[in-house]
Formats: sequence, C-alpha cells, structure tokens
Amino acid sequence: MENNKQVVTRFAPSPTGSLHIGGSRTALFNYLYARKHNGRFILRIEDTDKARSSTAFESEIIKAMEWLSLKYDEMYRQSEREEIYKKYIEILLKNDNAYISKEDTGGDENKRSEVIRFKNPNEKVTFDDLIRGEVTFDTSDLGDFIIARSIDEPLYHLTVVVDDKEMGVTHVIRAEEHISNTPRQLLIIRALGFEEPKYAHIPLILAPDKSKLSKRHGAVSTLDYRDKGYLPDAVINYLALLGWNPGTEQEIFSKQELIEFFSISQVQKGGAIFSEEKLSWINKAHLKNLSKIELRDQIQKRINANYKALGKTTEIDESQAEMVRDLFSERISVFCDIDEWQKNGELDFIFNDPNISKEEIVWKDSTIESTILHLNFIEEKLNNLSESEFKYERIKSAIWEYADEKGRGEVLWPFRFALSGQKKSPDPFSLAEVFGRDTTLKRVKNAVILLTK
RNA sequence: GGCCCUAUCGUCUAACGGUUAGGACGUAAGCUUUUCAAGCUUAAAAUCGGGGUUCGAUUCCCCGUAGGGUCACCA
Repeated sequence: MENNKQVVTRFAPSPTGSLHIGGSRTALFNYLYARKHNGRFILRIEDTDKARSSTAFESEIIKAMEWLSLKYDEMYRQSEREEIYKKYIEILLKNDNAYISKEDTGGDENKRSEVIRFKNPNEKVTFDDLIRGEVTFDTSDLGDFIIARSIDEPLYHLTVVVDDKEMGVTHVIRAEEHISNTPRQLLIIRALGFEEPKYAHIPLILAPDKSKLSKRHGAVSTLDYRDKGYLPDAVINYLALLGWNPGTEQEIFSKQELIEFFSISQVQKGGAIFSEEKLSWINKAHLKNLSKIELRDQIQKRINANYKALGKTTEIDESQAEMVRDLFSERISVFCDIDEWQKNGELDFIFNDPNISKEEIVWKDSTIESTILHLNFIEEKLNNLSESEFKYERIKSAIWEYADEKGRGEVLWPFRFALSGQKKSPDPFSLAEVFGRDTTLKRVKNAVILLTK
C-alpha cells in the first residue's frame, strides 16, 4: 500500500465563530496523529463563504491554537486559492462530470440563476472509516449536488477535495457530523481520479443533556478556558481523554506522552459529555508541575487583574503573591478559584491585619479569660524564637505540648483566629511561618488587647 | 420522516468469547485534624430490551428501543 508515504493531517475550521472546545479536540487529534507519525499538520482556513467568514474569527482560532501550542507546519486560506479550484471545476465541466444548471431562485436575490452541479453517477459508495469500520451510502439520495456558485466561487465539497489532494493530505480526521458529507466528497474524488485519503470520524462532544455542545451550555470557546485560568496542557490532557484512552490506567499526560501513546484505533465511537469537574481535577494535577516561581507569578497576575476589574488601584507585589501561594496553592484547582476568594475577602487577612471578632475568637465553651491566657503563652513562646527559627516545625513544637495539655481547640483556634480572623483558613503554624515573626507577634498582641478591652 | 452513526456505574472509560465486569471524576462514610482544604481508607453505583450463534456472551449476528448526526447556492 502507500504505507511509506508521509502522514499529512489537517484541521480545517471555517472562521465563522470562535474555536470551540470540540474543534480544539479535532485539531488536537490531527496534531497528535501527525506528530506521532513524523508527519505534517496543516491548518486550513475554510473561508469560501465570504459573507459569514471574518478575519476576527480567524485570528481567534489561531490564538486558541497557539494557546494550546498546537503548532502547525503550514497554513492556507481557501479564499486565496480560487485559481486552483477553478482549474478543477473546468476539468469536471470538460469531462462531463459537472454541468451548469439553470435554477429557479424562487425570487431570492442571494441565489444565482446559474450554478454548477456535480453529475451524480448514482452509485453506492463505501469507505473504511478508521474508527467505525465500513460505512456505505447510496448516493442516489443525494441528487446532482451543487459544487460551485460559479466558476470563481467554489463551495465546500469541491474545495475540500481539491485541497486535500493538493496538500497531500493522507488522513482526514474530523468530527462525526461530516460522516454524511464523505460520500459526496468521495464521488468528486473518483471523478477527478484522486487517491482516496483515509477517514476517521471522531465522536461529538456533548453537553450534560446529551445534546450537541453549544453556547447556551456556558463556556464552549477554547479561549474561555484560558481566561478562567486553566493550564493549556491540562485542557489538552482532558480533551485527549474525552473519546480516547491509552489502554492503561494512566490519566495524567504531558503533550509528549500523548504524542507517544496516541492511537486512532483507541478512539471511542460514541459521543462524550464534557465534564468541567474532571477537567478541573486534571488541571489541579498539572498545577503541581508548575515551578514555585511560575505559580507565584500566575497568582500575582490573577489577583492584580481582579483588583483592576473591580476598579481598585490596589496591587500586590511578588512577596505578597508568594504568601498567597504558600498558603493557598493546595486549594487551587483552577486559577479562577482565586476570583471567588478575593471577591469574598477571604484573602484580605494576608495583606492587612484582620478585624477580629471578640465572640468568634473564643473556642466553643471556652472563656475570654482563658483565651487571653493561651494567647499570652503563645506570644511568650514565639517571642523566644528568632526570625530565622520562625519555621513551621519550630513554631509547632514550641506550642504543641501546651495545646495538647489545655485542649488543642482551646489553644490553637484562638491562635489561628488571631492570625487570620477567619473561621476557615490554613493552620496557624503555616500562617505564622508565612507571616514571619513580627507580623505574627503583632497580630497575637492585637488579639489580646482586643480581648482585654 | 429518509439516510447514517452510536449504546458498560450519574459522568469519562477498561475488559478485543471465559474477570468477584476493572480504573478515574463526582457522591457518601471513616481516619487524620483547632477550622477549612488537602491526604489516606472504604462504600454505593453499570453491561438498554428481546431473540439467536456458542459449552459459555459486555464482547459476534438479527430485531426492537433510545440518543445523536445529516438532509443548503454553510462548512
């Protein structure tokens, strides 16, 4: 067969909307297949419909692919290739495989009175889909379909066939909705005497109600996920797993691993519901691969952007971002989690001394008097630690025995509350370490003063 | 409606004729814990229905059923 031919795949979106998550997965599968087989991956903008295509959408598609770093080797625009299509339309016309047809426009001024139709041989067409096996259509149902508005205005089925041939595309990996387009394209391919590419129709991505994913289901644009703060590698990882499986129990993959393990034969036939919960879990796993510096920078960027969006001039610096990271990195699944905390003021205690509630700082049935006693003990113990000794373990061992004796909640709750002013927060030892000696002692003293009043 | 595709826990999926039907997300419980997370352990949870084929069907075939795609001078 043609096994030694170089693999060429393509992603062929029409710039009539932003790149949605399903399109990204199609692009990904084409990308992975090409890379795996040392082939070429082509981006082809299918913008023959001038009325609906826009360069704004085109650049959005490109931006999304860049974000996911789905690098293509070549890029084409169909709007720049009309001469090529014209040549083939003429061949089809000359060989009597197509003809100019007089149309009844029904008074529609957008419709042409003359169009070019393909002369359908009305035969059964069978192709071997890499995912579904043999698929057969009776093309006599299709009639003499239109392949061009005029000799200079080709339509989808014609341009796809011509481009795939001209670009040497060997594998057409596209969404399931194109399955019924395949017989039409095969008819044109046969009329032109082209070699047939291999087809792989991948299943659709579904919304929770099993309908086709669309705008009304929330975020569907790929760039929405960038804006929410998902990591591109996590999105790729999740998308790959939606409809494909490695045959092992591994779930977290780098892009390199995906290229290594990807295989069309392991692609699922049925549609899959998109689950943001699982995406979020995968994102969290990928977050662990980020360096501490990257993590800090991302957090700083996110927080400052949020302040700006809220119309505040406040900004946090690197060391403040480091504090947030050290205290909260374990709790972040997606960077947009920070938005919520920030909105609820759950992060404020890191940057400013908290306002402490006199009622809430007292543990359960305890009293103000004993709370003061405990805080004084803590202050005294911590006072004995130098700045460089102010580490989690040292702080803990300075207080633990006492807390154990008096009741951990009795001692640790007020300690933590003095530092955070929050009913929920990281543990007091982490807080103390991150805040450092001065801030910690100051906040403990403040709490005592408040309680003494 | 015609044509085509699909069908395993709620969800993503494994099992390519023989398994106590496995894993993950989510859910619940327990452990841990000053709180909240995290972490660890455990549990509940599935082969759409009916016929075949076979010693034996999740797996192969047929018929239903359900869901989806497509039927443009869009792609």
